[in-house]
Amino acid sequence: MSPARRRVLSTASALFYAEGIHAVGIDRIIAEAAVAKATFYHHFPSKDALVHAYVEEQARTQREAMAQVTETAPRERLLRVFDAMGEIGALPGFRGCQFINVAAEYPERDHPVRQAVDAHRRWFHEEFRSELAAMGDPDPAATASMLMLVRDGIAVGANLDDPADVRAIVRQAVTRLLGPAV
Amino acid sequence: MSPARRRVLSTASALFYAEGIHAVGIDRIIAEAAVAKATFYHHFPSKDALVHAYVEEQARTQREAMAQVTETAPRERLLRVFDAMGEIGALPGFRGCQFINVAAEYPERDHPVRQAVDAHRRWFHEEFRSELAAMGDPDPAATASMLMLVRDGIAVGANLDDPADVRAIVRQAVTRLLGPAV
DNA sequence: CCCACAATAGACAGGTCTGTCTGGTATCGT
DNA sequence: ACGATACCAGACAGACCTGTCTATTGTGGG
Repeated sequence: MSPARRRVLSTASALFYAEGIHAVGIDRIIAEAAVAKATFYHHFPSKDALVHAYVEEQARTQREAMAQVTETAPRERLLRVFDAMGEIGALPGFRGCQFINVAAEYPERDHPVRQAVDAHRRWFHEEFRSELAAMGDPDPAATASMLMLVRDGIAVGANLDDPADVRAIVRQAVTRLLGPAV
Repeated sequence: MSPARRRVLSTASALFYAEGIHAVGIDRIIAEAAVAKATFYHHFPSKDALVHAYVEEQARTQREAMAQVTETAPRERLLRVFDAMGEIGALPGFRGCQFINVAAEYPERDHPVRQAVDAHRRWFHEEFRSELAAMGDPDPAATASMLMLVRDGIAVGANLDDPADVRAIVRQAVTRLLGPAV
């Protein structure tokens, strides 16, 4: 990827996450990325295309982060993943889940940006489901949906409420949902 | 409340919820509310003031809805509340939690709009906490925070995933968090 | 060497945004 | 009857938005 394109994408990602999509204009992005306007439109045909690239990049980043959790026992791996979420939510600059926030500004379900969000959420659910299946959960798809509730709750709560409080209860919530360790 | 003001507020509420705050301009609101611009600015000194009124009205509506759940046994009352959330999430036009969506477009924590969101969330948490205390929960504040996770998860999941799926698992998730009925 | 390409700066068009202002009409309480 | 208040229509200012365009400058591969 060309340096200019990378600069645009990383600048836009930071601004979109921190301030929202509609609140950040192209002029601001190209100024902070130190890129000419023509260069921007050379790499991204429209702002929507940039937003789409932003969402795809975030999805890739999260998949890589998930792959870093190398715990082999599925139950422990799930707990580690949720612990990590609690920690990330307590970091300065945390402003909730990128995908939830983007979806709040893209109401149309069939918009490409929303479809990228959907795909990421399906991946997340499947990640949970397969671990639960490996644990021998009697209904891994349903339990995975419950873990999705908690996942989204962490992202929202750590943003809008006290992140330390959220972090402190995550493990207990997940443990109660999964049932006692066998 | 004057008819013009009520018309503006209800029109704005529908548009803000369906399409987002930044995506809806004043001109559109006054056109659909059939109100003169001067009338609008007579009732609301700025768009932010209108957004604030929108959030306050949503908070009032939710408090009233909560008061309608008249179950006396606290555990049953909580389950009824969560059932209702699942049902609302499956209604056509559901687009997630108003407060979460608004917060996604208002990054500044000390903004009056965000403070209104915070106040509503504190009320929600307290509503859970007091029921849990009445149930004899050993740590009602912590369990209330877990229910908040589920509450937010329902709002997000019913919007971004399959609402029927979310609705089907809510009761089970809450039951697992609360523990078996005594 | 030279051509294709990536990059630069910045003007420009056409639209939308919030908010102000002018000017006129109607209703209502005193 | 009259003054205050609410409401209407719509022009206007000034800023910002996305996207296009011109014109020019490096730079690396064939």
